[in-house]
Amino acid sequence: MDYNNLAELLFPHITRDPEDYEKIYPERKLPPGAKVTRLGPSPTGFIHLGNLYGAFVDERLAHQSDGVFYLRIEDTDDKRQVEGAVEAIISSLEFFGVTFDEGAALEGDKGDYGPYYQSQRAEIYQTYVKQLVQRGQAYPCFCTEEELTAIREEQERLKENPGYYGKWARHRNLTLEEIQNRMEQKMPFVIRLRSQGTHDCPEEDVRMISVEDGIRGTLTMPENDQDVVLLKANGIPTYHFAHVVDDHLMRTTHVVRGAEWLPSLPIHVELFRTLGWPLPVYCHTAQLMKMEDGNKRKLSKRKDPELSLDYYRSEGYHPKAVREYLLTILNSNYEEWRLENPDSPQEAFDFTVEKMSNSGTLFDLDKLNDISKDVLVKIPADELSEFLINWAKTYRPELIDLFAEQKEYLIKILDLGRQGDKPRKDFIFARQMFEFISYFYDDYFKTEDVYPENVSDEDAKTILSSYLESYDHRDDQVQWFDKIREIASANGYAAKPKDYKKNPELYKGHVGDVSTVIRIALMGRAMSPDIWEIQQILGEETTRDRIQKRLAAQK
RNA sequence: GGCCCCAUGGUCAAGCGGUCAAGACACCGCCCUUUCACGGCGGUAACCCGGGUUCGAUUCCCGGUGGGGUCACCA
Repeated sequence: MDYNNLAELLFPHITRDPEDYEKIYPERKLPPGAKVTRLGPSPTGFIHLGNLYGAFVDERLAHQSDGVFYLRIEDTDDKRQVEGAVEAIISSLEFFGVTFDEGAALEGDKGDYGPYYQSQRAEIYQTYVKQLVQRGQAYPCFCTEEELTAIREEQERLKENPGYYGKWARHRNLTLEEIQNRMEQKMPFVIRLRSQGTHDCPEEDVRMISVEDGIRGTLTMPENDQDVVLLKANGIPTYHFAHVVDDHLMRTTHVVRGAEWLPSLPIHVELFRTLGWPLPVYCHTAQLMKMEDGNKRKLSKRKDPELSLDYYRSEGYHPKAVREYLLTILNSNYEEWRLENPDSPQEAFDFTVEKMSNSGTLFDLDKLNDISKDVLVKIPADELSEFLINWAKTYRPELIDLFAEQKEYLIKILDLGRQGDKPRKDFIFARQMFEFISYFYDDYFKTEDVYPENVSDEDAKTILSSYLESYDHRDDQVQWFDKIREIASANGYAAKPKDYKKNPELYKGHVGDVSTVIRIALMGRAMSPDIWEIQQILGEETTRDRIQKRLAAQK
């Protein structure tokens, strides 16, 4: 059969040569060792932690090597388009500190290797498919969905491998006339690869391929034998073909993707070879897992909405904290490095694919929270206040006035107990932060705890009225506490906890119980930072007011 | 089911032929302390099983088992 005729029949509108594109997209001029990476999300608008995890790898590899990190939108599936998804992806990633040098962007594509939307690259793909047809390496297939299903069922019945290959590839050798006939009848068709892989042979004769994975080392697997679809009936390529053409033409050096792509690697290898192009370095990352019913499983977009990036945004996790956490699970030596370099920026860490884990990592919220505490404690209070206000803008608008109108007040609150060698690490994420400091705001002040058991209501009253009587807002911390001790002694509570521990029978309790009573009156809870410091922020009026109200409520 | 990947405490993980098998989170105890946190000290807890190779296997090989992934005109 004359493949040139076939190619013309199939693609009369394609006039360019592959060589033209090689010229349009020349090799990049970059310093030696520079890596070119990319993120290729499909625009469903849903990004989860796993995507961010992978994006970090891309970002680090590129930027650590003075390379290029670009964004390519893989919108080859028209059923998966979601309005505004690209904007959501970009802004979401930007929030977490992932920025692109090139590719799809809010203000339009940037860079010389575009277009960066696969849906706009149809001609490019078709040019290469046309070439493959000319060489007899691809062919049209008119099989309907029903026929394909029938083939699969037959294969299942015979316990043979499913798929379109070898003897099952029934349109592999149609004659030109047969093809012409079907085209005249307007039968829809796809273009398939004519795979050169071995099949229908004894197991030991199957040829193997081996690929050096950046993370996993040498991978060995049977070569591809499937006549995979290259171009769908609508003329748009499948992922496999788009990946190979784009990553070649965009001069990607490192393809970072999840391990779920491992099984299709042979397809990509065959495509690269057939097209005569060098393989990029594949880096197959471990999947982020989730524990369910005692078993790990891959994070799923549909089932795990709480792992969407939006979840962390709405809870108010700081982007730095999320990055820090991801970095610790991404590179096993990161935590150690962080211990030794507590104040270095994250970018100073030398990220390597070799140190990446290749088994599935369970997402650990406890760990994220712990890391978040360490990260937040290093952020100055004024910056933290900005963060909190920004968070409130989107997620708690009713709080904005509260925060923004008294910003100095907020900063003081956030700075409470955070100086010195052993700063408090109370803050984890914005929602929790507000919960923690809510008693500073009258509208959100509420009494949650009750007095200690060993303090009678009578004593509590006495303690509070004595406190109110002796209260002097100008007292320093020592003076203030001496007064508390006096109140304790006067009412039968040990002034020093140690005395109480030695002779518990001599006292009703100790000074800690007394201050707890005051805490509950002032803060509504038994746990809080230093009372004196809080009072200084609250101001004399509010302090007296709360004690008085508590006293009144008890009558 | 075929193919592929993975396998060290509850979790994340160092290890890369000889170690009392690091460390972090979580948990427990003690100390510090006016509460809580922070901090300090200490503790419980692991090499999936079976064969090899070797003087010696957590480490190398093979086979099981277990877990995960994937088998689309989705990515």
